[in-house]
Amino acid sequence: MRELGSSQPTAVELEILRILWDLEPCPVRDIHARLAEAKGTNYSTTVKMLSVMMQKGLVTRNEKVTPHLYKAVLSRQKAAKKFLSELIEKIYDGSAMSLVLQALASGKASQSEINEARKLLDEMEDKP
Amino acid sequence: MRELGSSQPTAVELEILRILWDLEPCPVRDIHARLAEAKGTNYSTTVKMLSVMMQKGLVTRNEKVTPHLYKAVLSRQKAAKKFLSELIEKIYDGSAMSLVLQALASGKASQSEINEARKLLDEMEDKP
DNA sequence: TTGTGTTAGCGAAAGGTTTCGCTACACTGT
DNA sequence: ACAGTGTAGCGAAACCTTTCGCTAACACAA
Repeated sequence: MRELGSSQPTAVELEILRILWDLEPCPVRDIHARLAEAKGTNYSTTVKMLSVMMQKGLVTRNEKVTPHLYKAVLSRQKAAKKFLSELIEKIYDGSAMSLVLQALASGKASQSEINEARKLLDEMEDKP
Repeated sequence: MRELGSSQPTAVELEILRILWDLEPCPVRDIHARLAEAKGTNYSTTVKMLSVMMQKGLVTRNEKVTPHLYKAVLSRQKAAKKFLSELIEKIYDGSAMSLVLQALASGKASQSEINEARKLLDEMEDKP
């Protein structure tokens, strides 16, 4: 068994998480609708995936109602933060800033976003 | 077959890429030394992994010399950029800046890095 | 009750990744 | 030439992920 919590979600798992972040709490059918649209997979597949993800601790569900309602355990924010620090660790060897610089350089940012980033930089200078 | 170029490298593949980014161009033995240290795997495994990665176009090698010398096809920079945009696409729904802000907020940056980020922001304003 | 549809679950097939044993080949020193 | 050593490759085992067929349980209308 893979070590719990230390593993990125697989491709399909991530796809399901993304759907949940949009719709949760929601029943299998809704998740399936989106998944089938994108990949044409069977309803059983979605159910199974969710049960696997439950076992891995990626999702929970409310069993008091039918149909059961699923939720992602990690919020989009928290998951993003986790992936990000993994990315930083694995690719950038722990330097968060080099990632930031690259993201800034490659991305197109609006004026308000640029201002927001400046404000953040100022704050960082104030309390190091 | 998986669609070429559209897939993240798997766990071991990434581990090998990281080693290559440090040592390339280098022979199997060197890669294996590091891999074995971390995971205790067999020499054959390393060779096989490299051959799989060749087939996927993740690495190349110079066959004119023995032992063959391996190199990653994508530089660390380019790979990082690719992963990053995948991350942005998949988790942040395409907003690079929200990732940047999060990375800034959670990471500790040195003064020189902060300055560098400011400079970059200025440049972005100049040519939007 | 009987039939119809929706929900949940199991087990196994299909497909991908990771591991290694065994084989072969090239080169070096004797 | 021959043993010994380092290098490369193949095919299959072991393992994980993804898919689905089949079955059961349940609710509700005819």
